[in-house]
Amino acid sequence: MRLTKRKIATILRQHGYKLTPQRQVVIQAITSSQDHLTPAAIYEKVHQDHPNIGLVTIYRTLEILAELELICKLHAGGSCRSYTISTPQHHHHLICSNCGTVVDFTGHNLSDLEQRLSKESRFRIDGHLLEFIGLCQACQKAP
Amino acid sequence: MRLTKRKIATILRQHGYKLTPQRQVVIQAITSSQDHLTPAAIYEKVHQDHPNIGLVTIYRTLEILAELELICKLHAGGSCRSYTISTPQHHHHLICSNCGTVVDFTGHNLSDLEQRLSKESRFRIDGHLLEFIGLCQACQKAP
DNA sequence: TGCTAAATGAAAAATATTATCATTTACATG
DNA sequence: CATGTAAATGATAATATTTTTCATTTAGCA
Repeated sequence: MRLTKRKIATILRQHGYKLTPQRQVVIQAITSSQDHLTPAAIYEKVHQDHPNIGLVTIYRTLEILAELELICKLHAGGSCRSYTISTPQHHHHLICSNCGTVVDFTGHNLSDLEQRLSKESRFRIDGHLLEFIGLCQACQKAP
Repeated sequence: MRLTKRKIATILRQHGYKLTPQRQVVIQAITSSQDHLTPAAIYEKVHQDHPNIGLVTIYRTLEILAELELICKLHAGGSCRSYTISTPQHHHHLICSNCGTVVDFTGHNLSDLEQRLSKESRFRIDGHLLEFIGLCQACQKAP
């Protein structure tokens, strides 16, 4: 289950961040989209109804949301700085290279591999990045 | 086994690209490094001995090498546009977040997961991105 | 050796991101 | 509910990154 606007608002406040109208608008823009969005795309989306919200505010809001892990950064698609709304549990992403739709998936456990790698390489492993890229059902039909 | 300078040169030529001295220098810079390097870092490395090679040439060379899959782009580290030399077979990366050292690993097969995902999501899956991030042995001792 | 398409370098243009700072505002406190 | 204050905003400038343009040079084939 994805994070709701309300839930995000609560977490922001819990961490001492103010819930400004601008932030609410940015959060709304992200939660209401199936895609992953770049800062510029969010700015455009937001700018239509709220022409006085600046791009800088988008960047600052995204930085906070990412820090609190309320949004995730995606890489396998086009931009390396596009974001999608997060889910509370650990998950990975499946991204449509055509329309940008993101599907979350869970249930794949990398810890066996992580342990093997850690032993072989003597690294202390802190995290990982796993994304699949492909074409969603709709985009397969109409490319 | 990593690609050698000579091997890369051959592949370049096979694809109709000229083997210019500048390209040789860039390739040398990448193959001689354990790290992953940003365009700017490669430029600096190269610029010491070859002050007349421009940054634009670095960008252009990287683009070609990436297109031919002779180098790989890494994401989990700092920059999303840093490159490391590739290996002929399919592999993934383990990256030290401190010094940038990259360890290739193979042998983990994602095709089971890929098939499951494909069935569940009805995506046609074309590729994936898997990187682990952590601290190498040396950096664990002296952080 | 000469020809030609491809590559280079320099400079500028286009994009993307971050810093600065005066002004405004959310919200905790009384 | 009014108010003080730290935090947030917007405008602007600064910085960083990447791409274009174009005149000149050059790798490598004929």
